[in-house]
Amino acid sequence: MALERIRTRFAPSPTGYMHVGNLRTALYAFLTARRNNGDFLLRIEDTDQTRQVEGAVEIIYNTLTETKLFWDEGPDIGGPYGPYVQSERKDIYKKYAEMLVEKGAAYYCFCTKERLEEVNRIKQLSGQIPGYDNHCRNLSKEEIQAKLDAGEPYVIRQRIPDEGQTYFDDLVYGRITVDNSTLDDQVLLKADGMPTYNFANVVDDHLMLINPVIRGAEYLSSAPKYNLLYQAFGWEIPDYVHCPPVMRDAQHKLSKRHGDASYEDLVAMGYLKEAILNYIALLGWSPKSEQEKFTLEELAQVFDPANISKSPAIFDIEKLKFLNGEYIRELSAEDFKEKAMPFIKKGVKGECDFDLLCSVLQKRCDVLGDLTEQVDFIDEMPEYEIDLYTNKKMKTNPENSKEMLGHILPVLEGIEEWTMDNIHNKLFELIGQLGVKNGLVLYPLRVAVSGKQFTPGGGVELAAIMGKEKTIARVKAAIEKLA
RNA sequence: GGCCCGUUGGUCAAGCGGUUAAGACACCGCCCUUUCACGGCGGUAUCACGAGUUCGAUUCUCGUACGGGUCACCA
Repeated sequence: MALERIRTRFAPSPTGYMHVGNLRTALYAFLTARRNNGDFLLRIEDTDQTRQVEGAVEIIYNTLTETKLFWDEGPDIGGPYGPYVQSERKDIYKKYAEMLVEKGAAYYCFCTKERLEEVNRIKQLSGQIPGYDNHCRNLSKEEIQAKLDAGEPYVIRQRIPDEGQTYFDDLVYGRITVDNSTLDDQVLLKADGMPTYNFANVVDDHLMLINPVIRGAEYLSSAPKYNLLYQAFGWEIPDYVHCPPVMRDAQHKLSKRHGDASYEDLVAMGYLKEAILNYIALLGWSPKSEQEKFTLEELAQVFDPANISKSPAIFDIEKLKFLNGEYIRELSAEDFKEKAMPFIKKGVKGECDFDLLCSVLQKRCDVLGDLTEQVDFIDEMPEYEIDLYTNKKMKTNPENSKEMLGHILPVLEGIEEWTMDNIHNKLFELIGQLGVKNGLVLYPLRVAVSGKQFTPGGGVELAAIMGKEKTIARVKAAIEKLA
């Protein structure tokens, strides 16, 4: 590996859904390539003709592009080792499968689906492990030719030695050894002429000069069979990096079926792409340092697949939230407004000082999607109970709140230029004149204009955001309500 | 069930024979403060279990338990 150029690939099958674990695998492959100034390729694994999903490839392109996981070779941009879509490489697989037959490492199998099912049914009934019974393994040349000539459908199976052991080395898991007797004569080429994943992968990774091979840990137990294939071809075996799954909880993988959020869902909820990527990078991998916030470039500097952990990691939305909040707070006011407005607009149809609103919101926002609820009092005054005016810490209650609002009203009415500074100064003048604590005046104002206990910003900010007319109307309404 | 893999606080995790077992999220408390938040400070909480090996095990070995993966003409 040391002498070769590092080339990694992301090879998703187009299922129409980019889940977080998938994205992470793509990220790790991308980072490994970048770290070593190598190449990162995209290959579409669409050999299952029965599971084609409309628009699925676009989702892959979009996700990778949005997250800046740019590929150096791929279906859309081509490259020296194309095509990069497996269904377009059908002839290649056939050629290599036949080569294996000639070498004696694979054989034609004419078993029908019905027979296979029957074999497994019987095996199961007698308590045996399911698997192919090697029925066609030793067909004579003549028998095979006759069936071929008769146009019988066939598959090509890998001939796996009955005895001995096979091992492979994984950068994460170390050396893994299995008995060949536990391995099945798996299908390499299907009856429709398409390769299985297990075969196409080996052929393509070799032809595309992929090393290391980075993929999910679900392939860990089939990796020995791949090595047998590489050996049969006389090809060099790549290094492997198997990534443990991303879990929803201790028992379940993240899955679409259980309604777990995909990358796109997270974006729609108001998580920033950079934060998502940063978070998933840390899910099952850790840097040697204590740094937690990373840009893609920084990750590309330090990423080492050897630091990927062996055990599954549970996806913790709370931590993502925290990280997302950190990224949000780092945004410039302009960027924040641009990203936040779609969510704010869902809650505020009317007018207000959006710049000011955004500035108070930015400090109080972990997920953009939460913004809608935070601003829901601006258009319409919500219903509220008057005991909301009772606040122990502020020393307020409905009685003194009514009194304070009585003082506040004329002050607000007297403000010519409705700016936050002016509102602030006039109100603090009033506080000085009355000789009371800030909260005694400001808390009632806040409740009066928002009807909520928790708001983005205090009374002064809210007044400034909503404008003079609306503020005064609400203060008047509050005084009446308290009467 | 066979085979493979895994197991440090609630979560992500550092650790790689001798440590007061890092750090982060969450949680709790205090400070700041016109609420909430932000920010600052502090706190609670972890080596699955049992045998070995060793002067000494979270670190090594073996069992047990628990969890995951895989046993398709799906990837």
